Amino acid sequence: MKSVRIAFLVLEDVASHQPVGVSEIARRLDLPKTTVQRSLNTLRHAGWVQPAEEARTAWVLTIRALVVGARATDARAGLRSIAVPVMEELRRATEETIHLFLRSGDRMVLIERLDGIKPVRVFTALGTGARLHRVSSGKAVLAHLPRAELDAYLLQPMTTGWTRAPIDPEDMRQELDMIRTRGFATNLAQNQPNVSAVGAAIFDAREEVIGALTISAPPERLTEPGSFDFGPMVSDAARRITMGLRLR
Amino acid sequence: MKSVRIAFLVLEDVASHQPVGVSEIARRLDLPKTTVQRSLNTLRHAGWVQPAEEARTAWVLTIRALVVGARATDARAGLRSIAVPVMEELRRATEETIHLFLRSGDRMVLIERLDGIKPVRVFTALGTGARLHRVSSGKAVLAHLPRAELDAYLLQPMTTGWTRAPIDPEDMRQELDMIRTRGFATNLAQNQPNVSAVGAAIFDAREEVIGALTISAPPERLTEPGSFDFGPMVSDAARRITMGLRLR
DNA sequence: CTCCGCTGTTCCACCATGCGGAACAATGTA
DNA sequence: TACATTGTTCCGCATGGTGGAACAGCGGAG
Repeated sequence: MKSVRIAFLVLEDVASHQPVGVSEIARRLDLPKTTVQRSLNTLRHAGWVQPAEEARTAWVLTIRALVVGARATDARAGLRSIAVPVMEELRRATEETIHLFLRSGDRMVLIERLDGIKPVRVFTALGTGARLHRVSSGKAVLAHLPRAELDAYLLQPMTTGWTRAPIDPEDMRQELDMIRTRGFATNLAQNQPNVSAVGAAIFDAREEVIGALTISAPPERLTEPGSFDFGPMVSDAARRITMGLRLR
Repeated sequence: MKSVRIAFLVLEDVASHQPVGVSEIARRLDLPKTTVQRSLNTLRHAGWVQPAEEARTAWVLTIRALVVGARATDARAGLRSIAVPVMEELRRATEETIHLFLRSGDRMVLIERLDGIKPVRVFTALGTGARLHRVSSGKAVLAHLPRAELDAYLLQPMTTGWTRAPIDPEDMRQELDMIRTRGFATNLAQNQPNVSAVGAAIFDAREEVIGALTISAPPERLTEPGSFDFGPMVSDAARRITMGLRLR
C-alpha cells in the first residue's frame, strides 16, 4: 500500500517540521509535489492535519493526533494505573520530579510525569524522546538489554549530550556493569547542564526491559552522595512497578 | 485515496479498542476482513501498530503514535512555552492541580498538566477529552463562542456527566452569560463526583477562543466561596496567556 | 517595471496496485 | 465430533493512485 506508506511519511514530516508547505516536504522526502499534496489533502479530510492559522499554505497537526497518540500508553496492560501510585509515593518521599519512560527503538520516550514540590525544576514535555546512552533511564535500560541488542547499539557512535565528547563503548560497558550490580543508573548533568537524575529499569511480565523510572533534580540537590540516597529509592519503586505488571 | 482513509479509520479503531483483532475491526467499520488486515500490515510496517505482547493475534498502538501526537501541540505558536510559566506560578499560589485544555470540535482535550502539592488529587491523563458542556474549561469556551457556533452546539442533547440529568439549553445560556460577565466558569463536582474546578478561556491572536485554563481540586477544597478566590486567579492567569499569544 | 525563482494547484493518460470474494487453516466452544 | 469463531492466503478485475507537464500566484532582485 504505497499511498498509505507515503501518507504516514508525510504525516511524520509535518509533525517534526510544522508549519510546513508542500514543496518543502516533497523535497525532503524526495517525492513529486503532486503526490505530497494529494496526501496532505487526504490527511486533512481524515482530520489529522490542518492549514496553519491564516497561512492556508502551511500545514500543522491537529489535536486528533494527540488524542490518538495518547492512547498508545494504554496498551501496556494498565502500566499507567500501576505506575502512578508508586510514582506519587516516590515523589512524596523525595519531593523531586519523577519521570516514567518507555523504550521505543533506540530512544527513551517520556510517558508520564509527576513534578516536584521544590521550586527549581526542569520541564520536559510528554512524548519527548532522547537517545538511550544520553539519559539515566536509557542507561538503566541498556544495562538489562539482551547481549545481541546491546552489542548492536554500541556499534553506533555515541557522544555526550552537552559537551559533544565521544563515548568509548568499553567505558560504557563498564558503567553498565556497575549499573546492573547496584540496581540504578545516574546522570550527573551530562545530558543537560542543569539536570541530574537517577533511574532504574522496569520489566514486563516476560522479564524483558520495557522502560525506566527516574528521579530528576538540579545537580546541587543530586550529588554523588545524594544519589546514593535516591538510588535505592528509585530502584525499589521500579521493582514494585515490575511486580505489579507481573501480577496482571 | 481510499486506502489511506481506511488505514486511518483502522488506526483510530485500534486506538480506542486496543487490544483488538482483525475481525472485530472489520465488523465495526463494516469492511471486508481482507481489507482490514492489509491495512494493519501496512500500519505495522509504518511502525504505528504492533502485535500485543504474547497474543500475536491482537493489535495495539506503538509509542510512535505518542511521539507524533505529542507534537500536535507545538503547532500553536509555542502555546506551551507561554503557558507553562504562568501555570507554574498559578500552581504555586493555589497549591492545586492546573490543567491546560485546547478545544477540538465539541470536545476539550487536555494538553498539559501541573499537579498540585496536596496529597488527594484526581488524575487525568494527557490527551483525554470531554464534551464541552460537561467541564468548566468547556463552559468557559462555550461562553465565548461565536453566536452561530453556540446555537449549533446547544441543539444537541446535553446531560450532566455523573447523574445523567438532562440540561436545559436555556439554563445553559444563562450560566454562560454569568460566566462571560464574571470571567470564569465553575464545575462543582458535576462531571465527576470527586472533582471540582474553575476555568477561564484563552484566546489566540485573532481573539478567537482556542482553549481554557483550569484549577482542579476535591470539592471540599473548592466550595462556592472558595471558587471566588480561585476564580479571579484563573481568569487573570488565562488573560496573561492570551496576552502572550498576542505578542507572538 | 520586468524577470526569475519560488511557491501551490490543476489536468490527464497510463497501468500499477489495491480491492474483496472465496476458499483455507487454526483455534476454542457446544 | 461438529460447528462457529478466529486469522490468513490467493488471485483476476477494474478502480483509482501515480507523477510528468503545464499553469497560476506571489515576492524579491536587478
